Amino acid sequence: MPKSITRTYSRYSRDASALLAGLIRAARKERQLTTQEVADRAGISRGLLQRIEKGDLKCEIGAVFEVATIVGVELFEADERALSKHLSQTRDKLALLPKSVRKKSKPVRDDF
Amino acid sequence: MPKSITRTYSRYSRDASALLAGLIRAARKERQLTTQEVADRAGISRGLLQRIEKGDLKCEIGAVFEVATIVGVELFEADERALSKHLSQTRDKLALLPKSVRKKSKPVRDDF
DNA sequence: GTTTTATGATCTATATACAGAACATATTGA
DNA sequence: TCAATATGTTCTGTATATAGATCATAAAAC
Repeated sequence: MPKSITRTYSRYSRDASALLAGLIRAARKERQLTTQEVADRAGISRGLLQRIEKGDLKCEIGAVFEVATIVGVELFEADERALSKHLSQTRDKLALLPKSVRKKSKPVRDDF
Repeated sequence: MPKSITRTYSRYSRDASALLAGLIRAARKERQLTTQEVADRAGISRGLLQRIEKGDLKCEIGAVFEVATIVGVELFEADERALSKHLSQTRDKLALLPKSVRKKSKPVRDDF
């Protein structure tokens, strides 16, 4: 049972969210779409879209990404193929990393 | 009352989320941090961190951004100052756009 | 090999994000 | 100006995301 969840967010997270929100709002207006139209296309309520455009950090990341996609705000890479490539590269990299992070009991000096 | 919410997500959103998740997981391992350590620092449960590292689209965007920040995955821009600059530019741009999007009653041909 | 611990998965109770409606306000087109 | 409509805000009920605990498995240290 979560006992009164009051999360704190770093300035960086808040700025990043505010930026994404602003980009979404600007893109929507440039494309002449109303909040209702975008909400319908994303399958969300208009109220949620408004929260997204205000940079509310408590929204589902999936809803935010969908809206960004609909109004044409690029996440990460320029095009979809670049994203796909980056994705597989990350998977390859992960395969090389240890499966679990384990602390040495006797700390090893690795700072030189 | 939401009547059985089953959202659908575009491939682009799913890929973007999977990429971000992979970047987070790789960054955490590179920094030799356990899931518990990162969860504690982010003020979230270990279970939520696991969902974030799996690219679950139903997580709070704030929690995801916090974790990304903690493990050192950059959102958008390289450094914080660039993000801040971009943020104010977006605000300026928004100020120039119309406050509300209004459809013309008699459709105007603007396709040539 | 053994031991230790990180990770993965599942379950329950509860806090909360959500849809949908309603209403007020602001803004644009006429 | 006036009418139409987009946006902003608040409220309520409910679906669901979350914390926290527990257990199983896997992997690293020894």
